[in-house]
Amino acid sequence: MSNRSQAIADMLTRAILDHRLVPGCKLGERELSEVFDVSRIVIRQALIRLADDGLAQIERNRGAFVARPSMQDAMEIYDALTLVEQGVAAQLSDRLGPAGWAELRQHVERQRQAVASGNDALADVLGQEFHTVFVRLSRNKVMQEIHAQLVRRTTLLRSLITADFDYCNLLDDHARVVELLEKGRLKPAMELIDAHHRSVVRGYIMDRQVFPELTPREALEPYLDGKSGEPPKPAPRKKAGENGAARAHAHVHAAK
Amino acid sequence: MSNRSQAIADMLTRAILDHRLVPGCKLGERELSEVFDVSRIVIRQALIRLADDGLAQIERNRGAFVARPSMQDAMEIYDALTLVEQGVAAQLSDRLGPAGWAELRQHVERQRQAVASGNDALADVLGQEFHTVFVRLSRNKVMQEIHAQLVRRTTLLRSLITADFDYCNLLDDHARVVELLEKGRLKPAMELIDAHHRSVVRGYIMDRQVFPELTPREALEPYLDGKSGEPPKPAPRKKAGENGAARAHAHVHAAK
DNA sequence: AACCACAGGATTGGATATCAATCAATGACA
DNA sequence: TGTCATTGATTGATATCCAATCCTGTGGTT
Repeated sequence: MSNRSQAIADMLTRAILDHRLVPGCKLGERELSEVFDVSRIVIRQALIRLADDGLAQIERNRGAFVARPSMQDAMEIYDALTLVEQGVAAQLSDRLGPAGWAELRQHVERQRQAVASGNDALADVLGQEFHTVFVRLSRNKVMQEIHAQLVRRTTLLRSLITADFDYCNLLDDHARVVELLEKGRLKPAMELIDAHHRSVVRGYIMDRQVFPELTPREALEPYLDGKSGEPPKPAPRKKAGENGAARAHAHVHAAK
Repeated sequence: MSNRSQAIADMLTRAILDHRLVPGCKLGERELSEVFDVSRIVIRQALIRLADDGLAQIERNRGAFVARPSMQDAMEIYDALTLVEQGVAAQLSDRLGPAGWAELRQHVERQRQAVASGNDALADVLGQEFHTVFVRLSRNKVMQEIHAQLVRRTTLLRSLITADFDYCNLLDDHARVVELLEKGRLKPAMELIDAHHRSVVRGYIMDRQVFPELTPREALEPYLDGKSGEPPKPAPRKKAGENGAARAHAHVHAAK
């Protein structure tokens, strides 16, 4: 029985990042209070947290909605992400010890094995984690939190775009960034990070509703039951073929 | 009659940034609800916003307190600030147009005039603003918000340290950064930004309670009355002589 | 005297009921 | 058909109440 509003904010965040709650979706206080079986006040506090995180937008006397970032927002978010990761790269190239480089190489290797063995889901998760591990090695919790927030917002963006690849799946880029940085070749590494993100934004075509709209009741059902841990559901795509999460790098290399 | 909790969060933020509410100060719900004449729930929501912003810390069943960042936190915040401003500098050196450079030069000039005419208070404000203007020229609202939050946290830090200079008052550094960047000399500019911030952190000596502790009731009194605008009160310093806000740059140049 | 245990007070976290203000949709009317 | 007013729904906010938890102070024990 701890912070209910934080727990609910976390669940809503997960649902948004899983593309189960799509941008523009109304987050009614009464409905959510029934879904989570708490009072409206707790919901309000959770929604304030989401809004502070950029994942929801609260309009006075109209209510809260899942944020619907504009194309401009998308570019700004990726610009900021690039700036942060480039800065972290510069710091790491100075300060990172052998153990850190080993962890990065090991992470890339684990993802390579996952790809080789056809475990696309695991590869996807590892690909996302790479960026987090990268920033974590800076040993700066403030930067970690800023970066994590930017990553959440990029994940939200992917609810709005058709390109069915994830920026975090570019295994080759990851490997090369680590290689370049370890050799002290900072500038090419930073340029690669920039290209890495730019290639994603270039692929953006914002057409509304890539994912099907679920009511909050339907969308949140998998999260609340027991407590946590078992059914992390991905969302089914609406159009444009495959699963979307898996098989990513191929497209990107073509896009370059 | 708009968002009361946001308005209250803003007032609390101002009070903290003015060093009227010092780190560790208890922010009791009942007391604040009486001060602002609102219900406890509105106060809770405001405190959640402050906590999300890193200015307050909420401990379960104990209440909210003005955040008391550690030395480690201080270094991380300045590291992050350096990273952000260096990144923005790199972007500006590529993309900023003549009008932008003119605005920066003009801002430095205005501050120079303020210093020359002995208007230390204005010079201080302009010195703080420089960094904000700098980041605003990146035309990236996401970066602006991240930067603003980091600046707020550095301002909070200054409640805890004895060095009575403000990092934002280094007029010479500002002028030189603009000059170097405009000439395309990115690397020296970035190193200067780094030195700029490092010189501040080096001067940090964290001894508790640089500013006198006021009760929230006393601290907030100047903010709530009419509406806004007239009495932005600085806080009186506890020890170490002068006002603290004024006459800054002299010390810093000595410190280098 | 020092130390531990327990009880009481105070504060937070949360629920519920209620009211006012505002937005949106509906329907009446020209 | 177009415009305006009414109505319904939702949010913003309040007051009151209750449970859980923490802090403190008291008192007993060693």
